[in-house]
Amino acid sequence: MGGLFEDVEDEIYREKRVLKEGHQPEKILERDAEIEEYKHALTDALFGRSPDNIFLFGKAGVGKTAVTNYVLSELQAEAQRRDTADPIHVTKVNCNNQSVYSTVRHLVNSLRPSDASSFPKKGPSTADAFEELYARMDELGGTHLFVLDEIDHLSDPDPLLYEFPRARANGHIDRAKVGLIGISNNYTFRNTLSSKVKSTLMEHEISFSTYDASELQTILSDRAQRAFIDGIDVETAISACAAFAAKDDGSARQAIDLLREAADVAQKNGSTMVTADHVETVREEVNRGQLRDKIDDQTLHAQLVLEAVARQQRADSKPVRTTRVQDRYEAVANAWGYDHLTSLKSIQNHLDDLHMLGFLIRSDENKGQQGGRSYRWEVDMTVETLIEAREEIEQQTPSID
DNA sequence: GATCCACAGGAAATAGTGGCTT
DNA sequence: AAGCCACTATTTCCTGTGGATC
Repeated sequence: MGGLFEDVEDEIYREKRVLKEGHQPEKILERDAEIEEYKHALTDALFGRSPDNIFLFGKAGVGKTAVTNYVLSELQAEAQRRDTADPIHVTKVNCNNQSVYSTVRHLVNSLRPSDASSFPKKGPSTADAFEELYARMDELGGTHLFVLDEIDHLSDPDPLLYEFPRARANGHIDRAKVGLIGISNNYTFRNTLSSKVKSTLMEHEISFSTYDASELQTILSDRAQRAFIDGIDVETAISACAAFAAKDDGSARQAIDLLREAADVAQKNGSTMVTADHVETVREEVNRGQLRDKIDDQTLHAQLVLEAVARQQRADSKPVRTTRVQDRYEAVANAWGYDHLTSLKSIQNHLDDLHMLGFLIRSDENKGQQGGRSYRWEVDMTVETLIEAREEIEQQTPSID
């Protein structure tokens, strides 16, 4: 009598994890120019000078994080090799949904010895947190590189971005040196910063372009070589994934997701060949999943506003003005059984946010006395897919606690 | 050129949450 | 327990806009 899983073998994978989210490749392909620029910006750190601040822009899945990890670990390795150099401390924070205070707190905790208690979540003022951070930095000495990932999610980042580059000049720190590395996938974020911050902080702007099909092909081939056992034919699937992802959003993440899911389907069918057909069958599901995750990250009312735009746009088959969004939003909220927000301004706030995040396209309209000035909104994606994604989200979260 | 529409956009107030210090 | 403090989301209140119309 065999066990349930007895006949299951991993027929096609050698190392599936290289196709999974969060895998850090040991070599970075197709980003040579960016790496070179990065390296150049950081060389000061090796010679005990204050490093330049760096800002990285580029859409999700174009290698910002992977390149950062790679370059910084190389930098640290090199600093160790030359023991004349100051120690280099790298600290990473994800600013997603965080405030300046909690970001600073996170940095403080990272610099504290591991046995020390962590800095209070609430209570001290932001200035207290900064003070503590400066003390820690000085204590450790050397050069501190702070990586602020998703920095555009920070509400009111100006104080943070203004404080740091000046910490030394203002005498807050004495021994230590600081460099900031900001990462953002939001190009408009750049314009929301005050000009004084821009000039000091963006000493180096490295912009990551999206991958084209041939670049994606290179990356996928490399991953596939390690992910699959010999004798598995993935060539046609790779071309299909590369072509599709290049046309869609140029992200390596998407291309890799596609390949992985397609390979899973092939495996299930007992095939040793992953084909373009397999890619085709998973394409819609992968897309929908990615969109659903992005939407699910938004707050409830932001989601409802987005859904309202989509539904009204479907009904009118044209971009929707703000007040019509509001009406539809109230209906949508009621339909799902939620209380709705009452002010037009709230809707405007959410629409603005959604626009900044790339969910919505905005256009101006001004009909003078016959209608005044207003914005028109439309979703930057397929209306149907969006509505379906929203319905799925509602179904998987029947209650909110 | 003044006026007017229908909002946009910014500042500040308010409400609610949660946690610290004393 | 009282008094702070910070954060978020929302609302209130205000001034500003740009083009069509008078």
